[in-house]
Amino acid sequence: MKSSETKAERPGLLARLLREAGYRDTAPRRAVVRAIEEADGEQSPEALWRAAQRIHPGIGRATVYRTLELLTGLGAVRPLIAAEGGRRYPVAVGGHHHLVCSGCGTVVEFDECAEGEVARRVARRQGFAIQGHLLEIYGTCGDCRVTGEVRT
Amino acid sequence: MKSSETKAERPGLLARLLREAGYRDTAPRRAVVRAIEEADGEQSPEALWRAAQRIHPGIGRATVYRTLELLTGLGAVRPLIAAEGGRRYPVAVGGHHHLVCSGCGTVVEFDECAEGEVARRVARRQGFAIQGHLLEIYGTCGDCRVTGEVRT
DNA sequence: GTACCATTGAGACGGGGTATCACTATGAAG
DNA sequence: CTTCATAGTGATACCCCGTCTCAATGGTAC
Repeated sequence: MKSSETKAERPGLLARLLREAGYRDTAPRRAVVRAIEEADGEQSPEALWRAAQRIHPGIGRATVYRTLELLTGLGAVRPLIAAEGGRRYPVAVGGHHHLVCSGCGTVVEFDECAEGEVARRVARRQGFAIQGHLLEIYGTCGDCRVTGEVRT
Repeated sequence: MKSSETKAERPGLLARLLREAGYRDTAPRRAVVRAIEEADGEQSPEALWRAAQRIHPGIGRATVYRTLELLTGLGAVRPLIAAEGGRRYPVAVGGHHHLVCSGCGTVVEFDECAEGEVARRVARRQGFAIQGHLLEIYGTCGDCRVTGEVRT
């Protein structure tokens, strides 16, 4: 599901990253990469696997994990721990901003960010080449505050 | 190891949080909380368990995980995925800033942060009560860039 | 002090993620 | 195009982190 516009836009941003890093351009990898790009958000490895299978039937779990690992190493993806279940979620990096409720786990994304300046300065000082960043603000949403208790 | 000043300063910031949330004040919990506060940084549950055992011998794994879960629910701690091994790390929240190398996993902490303003604005708009935030900047450190390849 | 029930410790359990290995297919060379 | 070395793949066995269960313990209210 989704518009067709979003699909064609990026023929392979992540794929290109892999190529440029010297990795082979294989169908399974492209499937994983497409699954990530089309989901354009946070997905469990499980969900990405299912999505990748739709694109490239027969792909194995291991390949999905391996590809995610490669992308993590390249800084293109960032695994996090999901609120519910505690499983991990890969997040495409490049500037992600989350407002996370400690109570119910709700995640609200937002765009505003003032870190560009600071990030660049800190990175330069340490000799880092920036690839992306993640800003998470933790708090309690209105509902959870009203409810009082935060329990499960 | 560590100065004595840091220790006495917070007789129980986290412990107080637990109490105020209505949880009982038990020795095992205090041990976990102390372990976290004294480590004052990122630790694997395993490491925290060992630290807690030194404080309260006989404490079980489950209790450590349970306490970490409670603290997570209260927003006092935030689990992340460690670079090496992929295990999870609890992070005391309240404003943490990391510069993470995608290549070797090195984590450099820094203080500068310009998010106070943005965070407050976004949070207010969404009706959130801020507890803390985490800013992670991903990139490649000098060494890893020189080495060229980022592989394992 | 007594009673109720949240909390604990020990151990069983489950499942996500990884390691292994034989097979396949990419990309380079000629 | 054909050949070749080897990166990459799929299937599966395997491991271990984190969770669940349950009887015993100990906090807190009265």
